[in-house]
Amino acid sequence: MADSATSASRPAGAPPTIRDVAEMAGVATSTVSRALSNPGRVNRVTRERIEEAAAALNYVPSSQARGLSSGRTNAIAVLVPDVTNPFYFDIIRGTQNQLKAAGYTQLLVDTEESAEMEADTLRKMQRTADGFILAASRLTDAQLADAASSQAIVAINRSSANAPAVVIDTPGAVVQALEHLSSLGHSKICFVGGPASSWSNATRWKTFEEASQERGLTTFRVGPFAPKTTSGAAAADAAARTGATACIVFNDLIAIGMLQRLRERGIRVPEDMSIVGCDDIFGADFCNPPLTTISSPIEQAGRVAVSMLLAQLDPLQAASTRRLAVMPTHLTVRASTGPVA
Amino acid sequence: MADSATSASRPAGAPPTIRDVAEMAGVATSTVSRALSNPGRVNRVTRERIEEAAAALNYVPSSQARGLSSGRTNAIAVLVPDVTNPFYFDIIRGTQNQLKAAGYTQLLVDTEESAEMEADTLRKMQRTADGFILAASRLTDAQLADAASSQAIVAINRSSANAPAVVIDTPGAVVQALEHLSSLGHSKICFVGGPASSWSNATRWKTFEEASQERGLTTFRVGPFAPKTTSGAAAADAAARTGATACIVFNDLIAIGMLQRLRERGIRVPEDMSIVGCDDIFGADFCNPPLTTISSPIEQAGRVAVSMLLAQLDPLQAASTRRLAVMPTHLTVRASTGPVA
DNA sequence: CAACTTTTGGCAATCGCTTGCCGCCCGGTT
DNA sequence: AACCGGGCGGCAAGCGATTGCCAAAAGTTG
Repeated sequence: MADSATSASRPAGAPPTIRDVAEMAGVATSTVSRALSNPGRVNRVTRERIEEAAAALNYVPSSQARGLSSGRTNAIAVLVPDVTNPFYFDIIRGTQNQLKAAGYTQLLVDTEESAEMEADTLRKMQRTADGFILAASRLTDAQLADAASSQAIVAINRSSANAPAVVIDTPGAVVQALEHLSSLGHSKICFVGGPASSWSNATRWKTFEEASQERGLTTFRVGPFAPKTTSGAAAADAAARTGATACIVFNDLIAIGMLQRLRERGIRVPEDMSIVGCDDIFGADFCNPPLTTISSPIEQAGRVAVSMLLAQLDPLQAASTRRLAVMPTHLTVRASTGPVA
Repeated sequence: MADSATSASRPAGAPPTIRDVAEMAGVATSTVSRALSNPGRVNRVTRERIEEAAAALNYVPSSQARGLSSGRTNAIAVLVPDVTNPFYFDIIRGTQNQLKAAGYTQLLVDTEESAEMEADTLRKMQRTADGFILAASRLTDAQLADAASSQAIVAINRSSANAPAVVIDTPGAVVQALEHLSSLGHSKICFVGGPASSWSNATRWKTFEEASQERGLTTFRVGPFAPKTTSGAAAADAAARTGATACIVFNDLIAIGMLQRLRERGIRVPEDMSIVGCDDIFGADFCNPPLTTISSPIEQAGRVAVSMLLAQLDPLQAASTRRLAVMPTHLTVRASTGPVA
């Protein structure tokens, strides 16, 4: 009863390796490897034997080792400027879902709104991740081009000829918002700006300005403000003194902050001032008053970004890959906008 | 001018390896390895030469390869039941910060409130991560013990003798909340329960019940409800028909949902019904009315969890490591609670 | 100055897996 | 009967680091 002693090698504590499986199944490690990751390459009965052995040993291949020899890591890094911001939460949720479905691991990195940190992460993780999703990248066009040339990248809300991107068509809805306000009788409208380095901010402003002009509206602009509710106070004060009767705000975070400040100051929303946010983040529907805002399929954007990235990684599809996906948006009217007094 | 041709080997596109650095610095790869990760072991001038070469080549060690030979991955997996939930957002933020500071990568996994998925992830990633942070683990005591015995683990809000944990002392503040309500004249109080499998839910209810009894209050209990705002409607309806004049709600998400529903039904908060939430998540301060809630240092809990985990990983400290950290909480009174009518 | 210690750097084995290449076995052709 | 090609497995060479062990060099000591 002692002649199956061959496998006495594995030190009890350590997880089983491919060799243990091979030994148990009576084949070479290469066969195990193939059976597990390239099933067609191996005879069915052999494969089944191997699968049984693997199951019996509770074998889990080491992603490290696999990565070392294959060159792939099966991990995607998602870089966001600020994990704190609900907008990115939704993106993270989207990428997380899709990545998991595809068997990838998500590496989450907070770049703290810093282009430098972003570039640095991109460099440091070049070997750690198979690809990168850059949410609201702060990189310059040149940096982006540079990065995209050496690794798989998809940007979200940062369009550039140099890298595949998915952009949320907030500008499209800015026009809608403007019309909404205009139809309520507003003619003096203020744009409350977000971070200066933000591409979205720039495009939103641009659209806002052009569309306003076409419609003969008077525009003001205040900012930039950091995308946090706490910036709302300053933003509200600045907007109020422009004399505008309505604001389109860079994002819901700032807008929600403004709502509070305006209430404190006795400026009624929407009677004295209408407010339109952007993004429709968590909270926009239950703040006081509920916020009229530009609803964005943020989570979906995250998912699409993952799909594009994965396609880019797949040699079969790499060529035919879309370079740009535009996500539709729409205006959601709630209680923070109303007719001009 | 042609005798430094030795290094012609590296195929332009590929990132430099330790060998390229060694070659350029004129030393063996082992020396490079040591210079970079164990500076004291190498002569200063040699080290500097190596550092220069590394910088010149823009060398980044492959974490894969490093992991393979050293056994460490420098990554920590953070498992949360639901990335969507703002509560976990704060945890993620906390862990993210602290991990980055310590030079670790964060692997974020959404276990979808499933114990099975959690156990599975733990198994699959045993080699991928050096340790795990389990936020609000759904695992049974046995599973948890099992997992903790074979890998480094810290649980958040899931205490058990079997694994190190950081728990947020919400129960402590539940008593405070009860006193607050009692002092406002409430005597019929309803506990709105969260997920049945949640340890926090169990402890909150237990404390609630005991403390109520001591104070001679009449208690009701409704639930379980999923921790989402959308559960609020059902929760509100259920709570309303108990006849209670105040609720302590499992978490802010449900509480915020209730707020909306109660308003729709014309039940005024706090005049007809007082509401106390738990967690003080993003949004609790700007919902309508602003929510009285039990404020928790969530982000800090995440940070502490990381510290404990890292200490556990460090052979020097492993022994002296704390097994339990309790984070203090306090009641934040806003506008959703008031005197009984 | 011999005998010892330290320092410092190199050699080579490993880590666990993938993959190119080779060879064996078999049934089918000519 | 000799030949062929496909299917299936094994061999062994890496992938890019780390690390135990060893030896040369440098520094100490009595």
